[in-house]
Amino acid sequence: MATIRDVSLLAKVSTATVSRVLNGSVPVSPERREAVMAAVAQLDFRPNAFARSLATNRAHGIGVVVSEVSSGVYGGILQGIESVIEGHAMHMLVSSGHHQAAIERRAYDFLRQRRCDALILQLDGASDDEVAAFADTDVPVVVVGRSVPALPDRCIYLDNVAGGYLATRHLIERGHRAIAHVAGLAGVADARDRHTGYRQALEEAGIDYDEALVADGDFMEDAGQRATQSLLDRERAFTAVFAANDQSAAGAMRALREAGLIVPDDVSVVGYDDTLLAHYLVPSLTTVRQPLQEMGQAAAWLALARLGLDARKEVNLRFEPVLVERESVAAL
Amino acid sequence: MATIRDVSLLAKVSTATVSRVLNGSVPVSPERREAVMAAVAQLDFRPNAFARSLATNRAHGIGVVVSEVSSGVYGGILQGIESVIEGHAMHMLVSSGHHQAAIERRAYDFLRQRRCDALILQLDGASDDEVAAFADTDVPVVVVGRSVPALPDRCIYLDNVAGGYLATRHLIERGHRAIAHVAGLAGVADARDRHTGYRQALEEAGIDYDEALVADGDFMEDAGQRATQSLLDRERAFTAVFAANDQSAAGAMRALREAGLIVPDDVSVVGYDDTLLAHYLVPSLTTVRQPLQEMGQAAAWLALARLGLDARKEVNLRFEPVLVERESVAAL
DNA sequence: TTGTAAGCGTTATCAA
DNA sequence: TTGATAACGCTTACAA
Repeated sequence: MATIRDVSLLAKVSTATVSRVLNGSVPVSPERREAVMAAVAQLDFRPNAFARSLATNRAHGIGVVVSEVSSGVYGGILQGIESVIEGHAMHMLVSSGHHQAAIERRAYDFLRQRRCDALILQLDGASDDEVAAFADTDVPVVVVGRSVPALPDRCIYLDNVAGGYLATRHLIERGHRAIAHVAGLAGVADARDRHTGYRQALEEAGIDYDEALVADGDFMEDAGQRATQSLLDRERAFTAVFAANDQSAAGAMRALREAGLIVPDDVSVVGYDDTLLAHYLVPSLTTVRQPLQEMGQAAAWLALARLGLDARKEVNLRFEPVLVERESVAAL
Repeated sequence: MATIRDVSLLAKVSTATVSRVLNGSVPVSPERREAVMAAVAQLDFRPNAFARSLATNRAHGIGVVVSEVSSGVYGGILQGIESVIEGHAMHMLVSSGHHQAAIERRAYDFLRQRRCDALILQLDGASDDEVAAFADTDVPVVVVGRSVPALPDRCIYLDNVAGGYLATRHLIERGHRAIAHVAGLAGVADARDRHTGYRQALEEAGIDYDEALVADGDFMEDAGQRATQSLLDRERAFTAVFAANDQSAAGAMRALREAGLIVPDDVSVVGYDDTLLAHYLVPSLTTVRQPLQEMGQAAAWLALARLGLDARKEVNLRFEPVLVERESVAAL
């Protein structure tokens, strides 16, 4: 592959001049510019990105760690990031964390060594302290999908407490008072926050919190089904279920159907995430939407801002969940 | 950030020796190795990937172009690729093609310039000739999700004709003879192939091909619904529909439901892709599965093989679709 | 406006 | 087994 030297020889100029016309940094006379362009075209010259990065100390790339590259939930974040950086001639180095701290660390180390200009991390295996440690370097780090107290100005997150509250209040407004909750994976912040929002809404409405109406899940459909099953087996009657995510909700609906109950006539169901499946379930699922693409974009903007590349005056850090009403909730 | 020079100074050895212990290429005396390791640890030294790549001409990265990073269909490919390259200390540079030739070209050029060790392309905007042109370079190129005749030994693809055949034959075996087809986007190879398979199965069963039973879609739900609507409006009765993908099938089911028809009692439906939604539709959708993760893995193996890195004796190029039976088909 | 030449941080060649 | 040192291909002072 042709080098800048080849181009300079062919165009009968110095390599410096070639570099100048390529980067448009310094004025170059029309004739030489012309000659350089011609040579570049003729040789199909493409500057070596490594040499360039070595000389400039700029990678033109941002590293991204996401829990699963192939997931309806996290894919939206990637898409958001990509949509903003592609306008800045940046690329994306992506790696999966698989929800495990050890793998997340590996991915992080890897990306660090690649000398990315910035890192965007969506981690849910690592502890807050670990995330804070990751962020404690010279390369700009942005955290997405989570709020780490030690990093107040570079976390892009959704208020999951508000989300849980929103879902529950929606049910309360429809007249429900005996509202069950299929919780997410114990120990995960998102699960905890949604549960907290659930309690807040109950409390606000003067409804006593009843542990017997809460069953543990793990964000997967099967656990959602089992949890709902166990809820049905208990003595407490309920007219609605708030599930920690859409998949759990799908499991809940399955359990209800198998118990001969009709959604929403007998029991209403609300999910969380607004993944594709919420739209396809029958009845379609009322759920809480996370604006993932927007969050990905915000993360990218924040990263670019820290690189002095995109001076967007104000980037939104905290995103609000939105209730998406479909067919799975009935008024009492 | 510390450089190899800093390490060599601290360890009182030459940079060459540092390089040697780091790469394990050449024997180094225990004492010096010890000293180097200590210095590396003390300085938290991480070799500069650019300098290394410049010197070795190896990027340790493979570029991937995929239609949409956030998609149930293509995400599986990314995951497959990642799962094999992460064992080779390689990373993934990903870019979306958005189904458009111009954007695909941009993504390709971008990745080329980044000097990736290899490229894996899943393109559906570019023509066969364009894809062949992309592959005509010194860097190894693997095409996934499509068979380009000019590149017989580096395309990882699914036999879509077989898939269309499989779906249709399944319906024929259940006693259906009046089988409608909601086609995919006109001009897209996948759509064409599935349609061909549909015709083959009919022919084999001695059923005349009837144009009035075929309606154009575009792989999206709405078009699937409209197509099925138009099918219902025609004079031809049918007892089954084979849709070019799951989303079209969802649209078809919607149209049928709105027409007061029960799936599968009145009309059976078969989809294609086995995306998450096939599982969640009610009734759940019988569909044709594409082993996307396996295809991604195969693509990565092929790329590594071309780099002399993973001498897997034989990589499977042609994948067979699998029929996944669920609840949307009834025997006549 | 242009060219010369010194980096950038590695690896690899060649002697020793 | 080790150390000098010349690449690798680009950018960027510094001079002209």
